[in-house]
Amino acid sequence: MPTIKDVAKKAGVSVTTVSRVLNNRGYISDATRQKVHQAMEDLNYQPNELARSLYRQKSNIIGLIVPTVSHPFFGELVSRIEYYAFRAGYKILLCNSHLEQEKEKDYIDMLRRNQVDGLILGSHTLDVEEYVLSKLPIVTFDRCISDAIPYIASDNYEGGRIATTLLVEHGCNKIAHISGNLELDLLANKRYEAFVEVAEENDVEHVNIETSINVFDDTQYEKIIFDLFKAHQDIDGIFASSDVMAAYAIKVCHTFGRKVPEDVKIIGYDDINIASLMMPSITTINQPIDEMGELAVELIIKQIEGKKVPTKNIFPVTLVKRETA
Amino acid sequence: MPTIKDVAKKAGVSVTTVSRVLNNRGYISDATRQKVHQAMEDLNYQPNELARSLYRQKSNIIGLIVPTVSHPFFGELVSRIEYYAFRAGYKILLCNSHLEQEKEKDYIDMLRRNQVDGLILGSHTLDVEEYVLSKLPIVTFDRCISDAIPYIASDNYEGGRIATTLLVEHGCNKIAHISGNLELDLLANKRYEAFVEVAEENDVEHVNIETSINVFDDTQYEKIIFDLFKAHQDIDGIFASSDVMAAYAIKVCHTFGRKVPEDVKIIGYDDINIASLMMPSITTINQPIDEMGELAVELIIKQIEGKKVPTKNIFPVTLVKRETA
DNA sequence: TTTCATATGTCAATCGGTTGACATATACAA
DNA sequence: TTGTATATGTCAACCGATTGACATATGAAA
Repeated sequence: MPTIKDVAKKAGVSVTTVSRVLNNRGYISDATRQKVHQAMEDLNYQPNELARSLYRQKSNIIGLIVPTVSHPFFGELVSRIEYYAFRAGYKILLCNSHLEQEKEKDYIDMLRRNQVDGLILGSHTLDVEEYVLSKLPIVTFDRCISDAIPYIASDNYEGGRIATTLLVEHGCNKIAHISGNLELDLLANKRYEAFVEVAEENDVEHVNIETSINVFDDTQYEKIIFDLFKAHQDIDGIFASSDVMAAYAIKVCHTFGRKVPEDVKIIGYDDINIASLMMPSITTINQPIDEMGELAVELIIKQIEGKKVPTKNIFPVTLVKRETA
Repeated sequence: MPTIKDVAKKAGVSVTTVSRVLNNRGYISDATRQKVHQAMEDLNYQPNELARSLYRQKSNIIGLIVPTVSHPFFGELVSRIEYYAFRAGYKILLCNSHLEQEKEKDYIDMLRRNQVDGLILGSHTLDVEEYVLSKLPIVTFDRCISDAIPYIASDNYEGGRIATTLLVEHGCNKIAHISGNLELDLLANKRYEAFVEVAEENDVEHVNIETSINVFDDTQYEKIIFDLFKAHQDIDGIFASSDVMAAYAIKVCHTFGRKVPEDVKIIGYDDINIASLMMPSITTINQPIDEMGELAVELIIKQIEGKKVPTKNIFPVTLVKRETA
């Protein structure tokens, strides 16, 4: 790898001059600038960002922790975050925590060692102290850690109300909610709260099942939903906390010989690509993934630049009516 | 952020001693080691990897370029790659090229500036020179760039034969293949070759449609497949080059009132999670994503360590029979 | 008593690039 | 002629950690 010295030698100027060209500082004649650029091109020179970051005390790297990008919601979210980050001159160090607390802690330490400028958390097992202690700019998804740490979420409560109301309007008599693990202190739990409230307001029988802490084991989804149906054969409406869960619910309905939407109405959450791809296509609550990713990047960069940002960032949700309800 | 000097001061030893503890070099008494560790803990010290990487000329970062992690195949693959990389002490800088040549070039430059130790390419638009020129350890997926650059692929030809043969055995009379863009010099094109060969060996009428270069625009998939069906109403078998495409094919069949698998047999490729989730569940050719990800990490690390690795790494594929064929 | 393994310290160079202070030189305008 | 904006160079310090050379001190074995 050529260094700035090689460029200086090749261009017949001093290292300082090359640095001035590189950083647009001081006076440089067009001729010199040309020479330096030519030398950089000839050598295929790329400035060593490690050295620059070390000096500048800024790496332009954002650490991104998600449960796993193999889950389509996080795949889509990460894709958008990376897009906007790159556009703003930042790079993404990707971490898949698989919701393991130990691994998440290791990741945070690793990211600190690597001097990331900020942290975006689409994950959520850790206790608060850990984050606070890290003293890094942080943005979280769907989790309110403290007054000081900004978070981004969809309007979970409203989403829950809309979905449950739709089930009620469809005349469902016994509805179920499939939630993530409610022990995790997530804002997504408000979907559950709304579900219960709307059900009770309307005197509709309702049950809830929780997936366990390791939420992204697909085979587990199926089993849990299967058990739900076995225990409650008369369920005729389901509000699933993700489209993936909704898809599994459709599948399980099928194995029980129950037609969707004729016998059972199903509503998902997220509105990921596969929601429209499934057959029947999934009626769902849309989270604006692109905008949420964009804002995450914006909020983290503003914090890095020392600006104040709002703590609470709730995006409106919309009902996307398709075939399952 | 505390530095090694702060630790030294706190522990009442010299910087050299702390460094010796940190790197397990030279003689250190247990007592001193204890003191140093205590100081590091008290200060919540994390060594600055930028500085270490700069000195060591090694960043332990792997650059990973894929079209986009929002595509489930790459989401699953990236998840596995990151898993194995982290386990081996490497970090992943994630890049979504969206198959844009310009962006891919920018990414490669960026990764070089950031001193990545190696490059894993799940993407493929660039001309060869660019890679060779970068002189980095590289592993590619599904693309043979040169004799010197190792690649990983599933046995595309065999997969194509198995899939097409199955369609023929099902008695299909007119079969279609939905491929990616064949102008990209991908090994996946062998699926197409196998498709044509098996069709001709068996005297079965066959057509092919290509998706255009920007492969991951989902709305485009649907339109292309729709047009295919409009042009060839009598198609009764489809071999799609990915499960996502297969899913769209199912959907389009539905809009044309054609039943799957009764009227049209469909076979996908990849065996991503949603293949089993779809209804009907997709019969597909399994690529061992986990093993492929593991090998990618192994091959890149071996190269980083200066070891020789085999160029050609083909994984066997298996037919996963489900409901669509 | 000598010798040597153990234990720790000081010092300076290095990784690659940035920056401020300061010197010097040219050209043009006042 | 003087002053000043432009242009470039030299030099050293710095970012945080690593390392080799070398000094020094202690305790135990020979």
